[in-house]
Amino acid sequence: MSQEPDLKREAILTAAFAQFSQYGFRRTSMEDIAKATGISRASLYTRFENKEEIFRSACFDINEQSLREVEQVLKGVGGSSTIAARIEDALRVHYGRFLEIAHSPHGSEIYDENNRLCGALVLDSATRLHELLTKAIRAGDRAGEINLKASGLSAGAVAELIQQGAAGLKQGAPDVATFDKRLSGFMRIFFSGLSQK
Amino acid sequence: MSQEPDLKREAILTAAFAQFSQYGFRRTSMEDIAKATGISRASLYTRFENKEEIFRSACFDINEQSLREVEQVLKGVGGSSTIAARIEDALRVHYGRFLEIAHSPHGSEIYDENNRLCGALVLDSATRLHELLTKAIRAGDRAGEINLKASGLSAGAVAELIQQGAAGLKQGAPDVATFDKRLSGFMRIFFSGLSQK
DNA sequence: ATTTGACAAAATACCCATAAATTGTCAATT
DNA sequence: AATTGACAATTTATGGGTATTTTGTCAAAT
Repeated sequence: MSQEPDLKREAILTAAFAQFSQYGFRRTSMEDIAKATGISRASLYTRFENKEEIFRSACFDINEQSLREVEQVLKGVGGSSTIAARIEDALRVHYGRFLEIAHSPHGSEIYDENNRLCGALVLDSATRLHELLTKAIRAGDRAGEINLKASGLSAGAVAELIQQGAAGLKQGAPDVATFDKRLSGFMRIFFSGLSQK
Repeated sequence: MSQEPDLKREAILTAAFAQFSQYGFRRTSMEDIAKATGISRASLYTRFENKEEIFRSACFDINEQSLREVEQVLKGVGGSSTIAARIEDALRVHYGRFLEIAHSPHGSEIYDENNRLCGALVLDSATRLHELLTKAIRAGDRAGEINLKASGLSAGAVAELIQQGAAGLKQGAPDVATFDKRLSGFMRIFFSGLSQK
């Protein structure tokens, strides 16, 4: 039996994040969020302390959701058979989502608030992604799909390079389609290098 | 015979940029720049329109200087024999310099002003770096050091991946030494992939 | 020919006061 | 029990007035 999800809570966070994306954090009032959710402003306070907590919670959920998907994809649930393809799919899922947010009307304000209010959360998310990637790379090494030894680097160091390299591609991409295409080329070459005997 | 370099001009820009790095753009006055250069404030106006032009000129010079060095390194003047090593050195020169600036006391304000006042210059610089990298990669392909055909990508596309990947590493690096180390691992793996038959 | 001190103009920083918007709470309502 | 209208408190925006800093431009000095 699964925990019953708090639907009202999710409705609030979804509506709130839509407002934040469209009008920015500062220009979105609790009244706006309440109206967008279809409840009264006072009701918001029964579930959340204040606007900052709503923002934090929304970011938290988005991160959790993304990391859960990444974990599933890395497990091979998506159907990709090679470790390279699974990691590529995972990064596509993770960074593609954030690329969309960054390109929303007030993407840069969202980004700033995210760092201000969720600094620890951001770091934690990056750390967990790094752990997942490291695990996947180690698995790929054991399976003989890549050759860590020959690369002269640890699984963690390789994960770092992939993670930061992909982040760079995200930064430079004007849209998701371009990012996807570049990520694909990047992964092909990088994993070709990693599979050298 | 070489153009005589305008020493006073360079002295001003050097002093100005030092002030900008230390105190930020807004908090640095023309008086501060004049004092740091050792001349009167009025003299600044014989060479520069205003503070913004000083900033733009300083950024321009830094970019030019960096691109000139990159060009030299890619030509092999630095002594590196493989194309991979030359590109690695070039990126180290280029991004290492900007990493130091980004880590200066008011790095983020410098970054913002740079985008505000030198938007076109930044784009142009990235484009020129891309062109230099593309040329180097094509040369490496012709020399048989890498195998573009097998990668399925154009020289320009590969240059894009390297450039943005390195930018990602720069973003994620806490200091120059870490960046250098990661860049080294990155390039080893990436070029190993690029040299596949 | 450069460089500079000095001046007027412009921008910035404060301070106060008031108006408007937003927040957080709670008793009353459903 | 959950929701809300309405109230007091807080925060944010606005304007006006003054002091201070900074700017851009000279004519004068080196």
